[in-house]
Amino acid sequence: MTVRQAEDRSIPFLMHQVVGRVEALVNKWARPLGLKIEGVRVLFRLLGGDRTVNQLARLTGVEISTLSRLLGRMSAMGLLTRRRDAADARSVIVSLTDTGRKMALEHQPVYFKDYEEVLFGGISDQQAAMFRELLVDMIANLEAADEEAKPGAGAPAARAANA
Amino acid sequence: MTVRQAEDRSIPFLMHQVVGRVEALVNKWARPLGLKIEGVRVLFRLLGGDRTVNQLARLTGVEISTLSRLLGRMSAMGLLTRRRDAADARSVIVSLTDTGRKMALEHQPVYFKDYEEVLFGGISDQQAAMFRELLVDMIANLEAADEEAKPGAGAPAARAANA
DNA sequence: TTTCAATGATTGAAAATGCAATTAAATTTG
DNA sequence: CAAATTTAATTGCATTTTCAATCATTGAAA
Repeated sequence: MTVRQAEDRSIPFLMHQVVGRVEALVNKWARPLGLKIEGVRVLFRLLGGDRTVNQLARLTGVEISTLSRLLGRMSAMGLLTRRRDAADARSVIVSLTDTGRKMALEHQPVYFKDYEEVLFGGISDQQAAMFRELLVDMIANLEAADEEAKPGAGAPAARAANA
Repeated sequence: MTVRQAEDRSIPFLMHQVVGRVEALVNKWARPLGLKIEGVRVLFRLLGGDRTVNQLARLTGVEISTLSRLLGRMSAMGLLTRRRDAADARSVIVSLTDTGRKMALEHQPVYFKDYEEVLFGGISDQQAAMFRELLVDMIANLEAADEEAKPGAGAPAARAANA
């Protein structure tokens, strides 16, 4: 216990901490359901309607090949189904089964109550709103940076002739 | 391109987005160095002085067994060394080699310039400070929730009689 | 329309991860 | 001080993840 855990106050570090802790907590929470956080995200997301694999990947932030296998497992668990899109036979449409929908509906409120309330305890709506805005700004910044990176020079090697 | 990426405005989701994008960006950036984001964190962290494996785990948020193996790889790359602590022979002290220090010093400024400036573009110092405070509050909340969870009842099964 | 490129999803194989032992040393307790 | 407990780090193993093919389909170009 020599090193205090708050040695680094940088925002990226703190954000990483928050996200990591939320993940750990949700994983523990979701374990009895046979899911991890990504599975929970997929499950809840599908309550909003059917989605293609691609859409799910974007919406949940799960890498597409990882997602493909995750969907296979969740399908084997009877939580969802996959079928070819009639309109575009490259796409696969993912839907909740009755079992999956039931599980999602049953747990979603508990999930939100447990973790969003925990997270925002003692934080006013106004503060939360501002926080959210800043996050949106950051995402925009990152997106812009990513666009920029596409055409021209790449990564540190270009500057530092490598190590 | 049917689904807009901002379909979900919830703070956990947005935070996940930000962290995920930062990670992706840093991974791309660090690739020419033969590292991923965790390795970069370890490297920069060690600029602050030698650390035990345990301390590094806490400071970087990397799981300890994962970290142990990562240190093995970085050691093989010649970036750091491990030696038993004379004062407490259970601990292992991790130090940068000259090569590692050189790499860290060379890239740290670029790293911070590239990614922290990107992240906070258009965000005032005052806003950033408030943002940071909220993150600290959230971490405290999560920590408290984690403590609470230790003794008594566990997870959703306890509430929902399982799915 | 035949060819070429782009898109969506899956899969093979190598690498990485996380959990649960395991080993070893220090600390506490009887 | 011996036994039991705790702490630090590593490793074995099963599972996951990732990257790079691969396959099928669609859209664009010649």
